[in-house]
Amino acid sequence: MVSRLRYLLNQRLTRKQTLQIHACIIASSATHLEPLLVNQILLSAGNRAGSAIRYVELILLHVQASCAFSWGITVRFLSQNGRFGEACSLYGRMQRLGICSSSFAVSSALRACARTMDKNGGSSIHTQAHKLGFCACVYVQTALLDLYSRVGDMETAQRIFREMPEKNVVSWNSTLFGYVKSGNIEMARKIFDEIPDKDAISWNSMISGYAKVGDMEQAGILFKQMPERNSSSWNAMLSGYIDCRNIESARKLFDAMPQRSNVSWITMISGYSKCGEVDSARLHFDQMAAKDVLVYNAMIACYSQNSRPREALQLFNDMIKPNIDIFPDEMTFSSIISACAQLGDLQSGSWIESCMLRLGIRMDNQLTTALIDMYAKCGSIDKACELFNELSKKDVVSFSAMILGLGINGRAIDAVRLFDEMIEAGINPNLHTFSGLLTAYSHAGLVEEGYQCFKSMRTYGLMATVDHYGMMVNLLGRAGLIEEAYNLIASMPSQAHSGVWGALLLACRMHNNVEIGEIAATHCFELEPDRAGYYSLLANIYASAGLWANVKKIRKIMEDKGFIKVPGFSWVDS
DNA sequence: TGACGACCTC
Repeated sequence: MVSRLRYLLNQRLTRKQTLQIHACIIASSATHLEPLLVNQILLSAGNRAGSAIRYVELILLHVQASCAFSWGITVRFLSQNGRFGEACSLYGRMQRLGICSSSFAVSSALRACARTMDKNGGSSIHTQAHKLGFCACVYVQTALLDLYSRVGDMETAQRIFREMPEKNVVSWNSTLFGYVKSGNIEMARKIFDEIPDKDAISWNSMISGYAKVGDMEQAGILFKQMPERNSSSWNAMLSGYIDCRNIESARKLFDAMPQRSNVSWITMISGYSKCGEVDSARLHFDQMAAKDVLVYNAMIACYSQNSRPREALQLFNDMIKPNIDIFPDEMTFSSIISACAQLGDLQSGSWIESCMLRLGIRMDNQLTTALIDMYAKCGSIDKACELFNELSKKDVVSFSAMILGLGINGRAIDAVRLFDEMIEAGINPNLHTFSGLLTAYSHAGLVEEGYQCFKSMRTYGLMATVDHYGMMVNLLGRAGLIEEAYNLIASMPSQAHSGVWGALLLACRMHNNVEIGEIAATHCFELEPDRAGYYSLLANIYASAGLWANVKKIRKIMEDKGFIKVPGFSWVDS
């Protein structure tokens, strides 16, 4: 088994081979891996990144048997490959076992804390590094600077920067990035102007800083000024346009780019996704020659976010075909689980779960949150609750998912209780949280409570969206408060969409209100002329009021539009 | 080894 492992480690790995390594390591766990081999595995994994990441977790099980060196490089390896949470917890385990640290391990662990925004974890490593005398190492200093910059503690970052005996362009850039990230564009510019020898990263950071605050003009000026543009510079401009929802300018820039990296393509795909232009996104996707896992993830997310779950699943199927050598990762599964939730079908959900198991995907809190949503929408609310209680850290997303889940399963009281718990825990609600709450009130028919909840959104600094208004119209309308619902639409700060008017029309049908029903129907016809359902609803309203002449009129329109088959022309008849 | 830029869940 061990020799087979050695052989595989010297190959350029395909997905199949990586799975074989997986199997080998599992099989070897019974016999125990020797420390030297562990080191060899780690180093070869580090050189290969990508697919090799899959078996690192299994190596961690064996790393106890090896030396301080293997611990250090494993922390570094995880940190370099975006497995920040695991890097932090491994470093913690190292500490508890009393294994000797190194500047390698310290700077890697700090980097991991910076990326996960774990300020407390980072500070305690800082204290420890100080005691061990690692703070004289320039890499550790830069990692500390990066940590405090990222978590927004610019005061400490500045102090570390000032105390650095030798400042290089990396330390300047880290400071610059800190100000950019915290949105302090004036200070960022000040630092930028002071950098003695700016490199491409300095320019790019400043450009994306302007782009992030929506100042594309300044971004453009710097972009033109900079001596040597690389593909990141173009991408910074590109995502700036996307963030301002200026897809036209993004498109022009994309077409003018001298070279397009995968980042450029992904930025365009997700840009189209945000604007709901799914087909344009797919067109770009199809044009790409070398697609990696991130490109697939972007396209799958696009389908999932734009309510096209079947196509998301289809693309996932294409992705895992044996002739395509790509590994789905945690992000792929987040989107795919969301697609299954939209389908409301547990069967595809459990198929996905078995895929995850087979591929060795580790359950993290985000994936668990996606699963909570899926189980709740498929009606398995107890399973959803179970997963929610197991979360190691609950955030606004998981709370919102659970609140919505309880709401759609008719447990309004529990939903409200959970909301209170969330506020108690100091977590700020967002627009999704209120969608969940309003859904809960709506399902329970709690009109007054729902209305109070809707009004309370302002207290949290939130502006109700059209969808929230739609939910309120639904709630009021079902309770027969048609006039109130209509007045609410009239008071909306933005234009109502067909969902809002449709909800009102449906309420008018339930409560046979001809007058407002006609108004609602007129808006629905205008907004969605080709949807037959609205015409039927109005016809039914007329019918229930005995206005047969009007019923006839609507039926005539429906015939003219081809919604109703005229006898003699029917396919079935012929 | 370190600094910029892309993909995830409600």
